[in-house]
Amino acid sequence: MLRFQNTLSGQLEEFRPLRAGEARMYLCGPTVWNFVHIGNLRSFLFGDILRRYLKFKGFKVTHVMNLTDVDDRIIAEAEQQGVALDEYTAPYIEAFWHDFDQIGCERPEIAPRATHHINEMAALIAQLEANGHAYESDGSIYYRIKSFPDYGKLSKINFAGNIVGGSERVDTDKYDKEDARDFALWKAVAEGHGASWQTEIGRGRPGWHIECSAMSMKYLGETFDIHCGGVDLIFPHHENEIAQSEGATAKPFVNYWLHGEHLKINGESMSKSKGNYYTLRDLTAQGFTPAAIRYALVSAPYRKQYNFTLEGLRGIEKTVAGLQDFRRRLTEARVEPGSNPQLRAAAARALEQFEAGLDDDLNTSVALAAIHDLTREVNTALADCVLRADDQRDLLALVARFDSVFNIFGQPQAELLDAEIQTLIDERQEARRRRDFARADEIRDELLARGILLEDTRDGVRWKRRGA
RNA sequence: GGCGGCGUAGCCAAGUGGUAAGGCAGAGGUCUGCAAAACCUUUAUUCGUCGGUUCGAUUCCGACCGCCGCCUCCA
Repeated sequence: MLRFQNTLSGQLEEFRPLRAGEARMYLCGPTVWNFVHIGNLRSFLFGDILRRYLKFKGFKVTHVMNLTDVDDRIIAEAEQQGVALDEYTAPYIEAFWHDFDQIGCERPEIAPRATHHINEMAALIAQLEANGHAYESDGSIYYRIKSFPDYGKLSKINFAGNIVGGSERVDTDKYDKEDARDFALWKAVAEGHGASWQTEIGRGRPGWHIECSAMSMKYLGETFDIHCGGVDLIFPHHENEIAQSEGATAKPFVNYWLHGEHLKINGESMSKSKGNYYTLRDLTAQGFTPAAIRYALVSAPYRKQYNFTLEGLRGIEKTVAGLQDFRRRLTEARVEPGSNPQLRAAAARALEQFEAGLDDDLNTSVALAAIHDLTREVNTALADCVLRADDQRDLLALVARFDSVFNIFGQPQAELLDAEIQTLIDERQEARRRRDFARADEIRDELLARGILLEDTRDGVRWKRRGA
């Protein structure tokens, strides 16, 4: 039984989709004006684990992840460089998908762009005006928070006792709003002040929050199952999405809100000024593999902060290499027919623990421990030559099943060595037969210098590429 | 100031009212011509500090210390 801790209720709740067997989820995607950092990546990764596990459980998944390609910063940058908005964002969109693919995420079914849904947003704003939830002021349109009594139900923010009104940080005079808390749905744009669109509600550009309401409801329906994103989006973004969507439709917007915690780096917050700001390409440039980075970012449950360190990542490189070696060893093992009841039991236990972990609000730590427990038992069986053909088949299928969620095992490589290296390996085997170990070790060292690591096994010599 | 999260071995980290998963590193061993890989054994009498509740707390409560986030614009 799959259960989530719903941010809305604060409770652990059984997942009951609106339509049996189907899960519809929305994840707040990147703002495409920069390379995403690994903190953001963790949110996307968590969404990926969620969608993969939903599929593992047999749900048909529709996953929508937006690309925010319009906001003040993007417009200002494009303006400054004298290029069109699309031209400015294109390389960042490409870079984002590159990272997304490289870290092993499945692409969402639908990845709508804000700039392609301006009319949908305008229509939603018009509906809010008709319902009395929005008002115009100086050509801009604001959401009237007073009109939505549920405002604050997600973030549980107490507006009475906090800093609002008591700080110079809120300059209410700057806006023609009825209430300092009201937020912009639509911003009037004066001629020559950057990108704007002509719509049924006038010329301007959308506020930030409206895109997610408009696009999620367009593709998933007025009520859908799961909405996720980073914790930093709870307020105001998701709170405002609820106000917009429920204000417009008078129906529940989302049934399960799931929020992923971000990262700490060496126990501190990540920031450019501290020099601990990492993007995926920063790490791969240092020789770290995407699989290890992926493992690191999902190794602690999504709702816990994860303390990312390079030292830890180095260790995880070994962990992941061990898992990948394991799959290869299992694939290549020469086995006799039959089956081993002990391994059958071990596999059943592992699957049970794996599911129990992920069923419990996606406890990835427990699920990964189940995988490690299994690999240890199977490695022992391989060493003792007690693995049989049926076990091999079933265990490979189980590993594939686990990997359909985690995507860290990699595929056994079918790479061929070039003839020269193969000749050296053959020569070394011949030398070993002659017990000319000096020559054999010489060849082994030479190959190592070329990045080929040899292993002598019962079934003959094996090689693998050595990481940088 | 308001709200929320966290503090578990050298490092990362799960977890529970009944005596501490998993990974990395370390130590010893098996295997190997030697390695590598793998496996075995071992590594927290203890879970930030101090109190309280309890037969019993790391787990509940309170205080304190430390760290992270949100409460403002922009997304």
